[in-house]
Amino acid sequence: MRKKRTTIYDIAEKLNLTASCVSRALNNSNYVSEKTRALVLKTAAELNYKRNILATNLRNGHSKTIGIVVPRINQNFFSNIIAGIEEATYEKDYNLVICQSNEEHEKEVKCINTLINQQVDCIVISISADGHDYQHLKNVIDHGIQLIQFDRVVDELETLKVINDNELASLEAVSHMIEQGYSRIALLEGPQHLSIFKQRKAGYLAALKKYNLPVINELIVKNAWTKELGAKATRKLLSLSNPPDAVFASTSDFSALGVLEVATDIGFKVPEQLGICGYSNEAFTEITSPSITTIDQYSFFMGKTIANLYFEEMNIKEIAIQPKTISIKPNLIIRSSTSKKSTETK
Amino acid sequence: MRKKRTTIYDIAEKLNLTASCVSRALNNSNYVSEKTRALVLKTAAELNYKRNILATNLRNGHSKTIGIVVPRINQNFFSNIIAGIEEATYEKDYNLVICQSNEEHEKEVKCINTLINQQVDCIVISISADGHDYQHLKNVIDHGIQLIQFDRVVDELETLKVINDNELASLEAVSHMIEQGYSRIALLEGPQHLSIFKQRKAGYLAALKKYNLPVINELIVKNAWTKELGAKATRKLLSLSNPPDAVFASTSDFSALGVLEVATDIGFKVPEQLGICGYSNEAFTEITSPSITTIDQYSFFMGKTIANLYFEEMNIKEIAIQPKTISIKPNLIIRSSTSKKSTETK
DNA sequence: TTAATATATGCAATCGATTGCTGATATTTT
DNA sequence: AAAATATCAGCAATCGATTGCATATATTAA
Repeated sequence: MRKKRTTIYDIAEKLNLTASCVSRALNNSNYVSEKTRALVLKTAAELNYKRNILATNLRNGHSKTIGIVVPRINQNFFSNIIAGIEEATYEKDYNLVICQSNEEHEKEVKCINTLINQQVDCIVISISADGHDYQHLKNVIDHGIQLIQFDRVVDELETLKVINDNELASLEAVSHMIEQGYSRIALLEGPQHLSIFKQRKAGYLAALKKYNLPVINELIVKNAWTKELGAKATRKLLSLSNPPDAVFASTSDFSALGVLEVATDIGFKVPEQLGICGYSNEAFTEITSPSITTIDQYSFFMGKTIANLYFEEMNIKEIAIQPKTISIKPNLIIRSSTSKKSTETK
Repeated sequence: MRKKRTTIYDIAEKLNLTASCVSRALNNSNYVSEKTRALVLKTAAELNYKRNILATNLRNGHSKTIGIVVPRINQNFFSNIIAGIEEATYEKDYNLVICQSNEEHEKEVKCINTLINQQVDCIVISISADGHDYQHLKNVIDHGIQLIQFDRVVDELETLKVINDNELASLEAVSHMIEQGYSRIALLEGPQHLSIFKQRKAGYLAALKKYNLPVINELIVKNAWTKELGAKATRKLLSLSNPPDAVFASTSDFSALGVLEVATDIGFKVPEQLGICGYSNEAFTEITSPSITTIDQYSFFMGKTIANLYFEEMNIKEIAIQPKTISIKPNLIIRSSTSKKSTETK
């Protein structure tokens, strides 16, 4: 079935040389005559030679490959991260092996093991939501593989990290809402064992404190991070005797969309009677009516940052790599769903 | 820096065995005693042994890896395809190496070469828009690597193909619009050297013919396949002395969105005065007001189909692989933007 | 007890590319 | 012309896992 591929031995034989010489010619070594090099290059092209990277990597002990583990490949944020990493690694002739954990801890462990088997040089991961034990990540480090965590990171593990400043972004978002005149702001919070959601909550609380607003427990809804859960939470919130006048959907834009749909359905005017702020700047937030205020995480840029961080650290061979965290400040995008003031003055 | 990884030789040494024996134990060969196997497995776990796939693959002559080349990783359709492939290949312990061509022919060629170097067993590709020469794809075949084209395929190349029945889907979409009472239907067409766009146009023409409607050339707009180009085309179309009463944005939902925004802006009521149908079922089409009628390509399912096609064909070792095309019928999703009749009866 | 079979292990080559070392020419210096 | 250096090619080991073949025990049959 499969045809035999040409190797350096084939080239060597044809030219009455040895494989070593061919290898040197192919690798721009100085220890070959220009004549031989030209001959080798010509013959290689003629025979349609393609270097077997498997052999090269086995010999060299690395794979020029970066493994990526994300909860879901087809989520905007993650596919942008991947695209960003790809752009940066492509230039350096690195390959990407991509796995998805489907938010399942067990699959995440399997992915990690596959990547270790593959001899990847670096593993980039955003952990799944249901994980609690991090032995598999320690294992990566034990195998001498560079580990870079991003977005959803395990704080306790001292690795390279690239994150968003979730607390600051949330503080800004909620401050903005308060300045727009909202005072009973509900929070849709995510699983608190993930630090990103903890930070977003902290930002929310900090904003309330900053403006001397009380924390109202019945306005804080746990684990509302899908459109459906966001909708469900909103139905409950809006039927309170003293309902909120705004919702900060810190979990995602999807939950914010759920809020918007239910609010519109029940007859709450957005932004006049209810302000809404999402998280992630999904494409659709610009299109809804009203458009949704949200927080852009610069995901593509974040991907490039991750890749570049790896290449930088790679060059520091002498000293053991120091844990290091790069924090990217997300950008609050103010749209109609929180623009109460501008509608008042109309 | 990098720690030495444990190999089968380390295990062998520790147990006073040879590597061959360890290898057999690890691979469930029958030619090892249960006692030794148990011992090997135990020791492997203790030493945190991870098999070096590079060596295995070099020896076995394949890599259990599938290479994917898509124009853009972070486009919904493609990231769903990838997710689908991933789900199917994960079960079979295959890895995915992913490249993006950025719609550039040159980068596509480079990606292909990288993948050939990597000794991938199969290359899955949806060609970039600006390609005209297909030598690099022939090269894949010459290297004995299975080639599977999907969605944007080169007809002339006899390979495995997984496509949508674009013509049928378009025929259905335009027929639906005609039945809703639209008669001057404009077409936003894509680059005609890509067969998918040719087919969509053919479906459009077939529908007009079926209902005895004339083909009006000024209503057919070339290369309008971004939101901006869709908007631009719409401005022109709606300023015609005899403007269209519907637009089939065969290029994408993004162009359909451009149409919707301009129409709303100018004051054309959708769907009463202007019907709109997009293509791809992007998430946002459900959210716009009015929601946009579109065509779902079952991208995730398509990804699974691609992977399964590979595994099926792989098992047929005796006979040379026959070119084969799997055509998936897309699904017309009727939403508000073309529901003229229902608004009339209101 | 001896012969015949089964079972388990070792040996050594292989996959393809790389590289330190040795050695043979070619070139330059004295 | 002899000695010193530079240039280029070959040899052989290496990376880690696999496997056909040979061989050494253990087990069973005669």
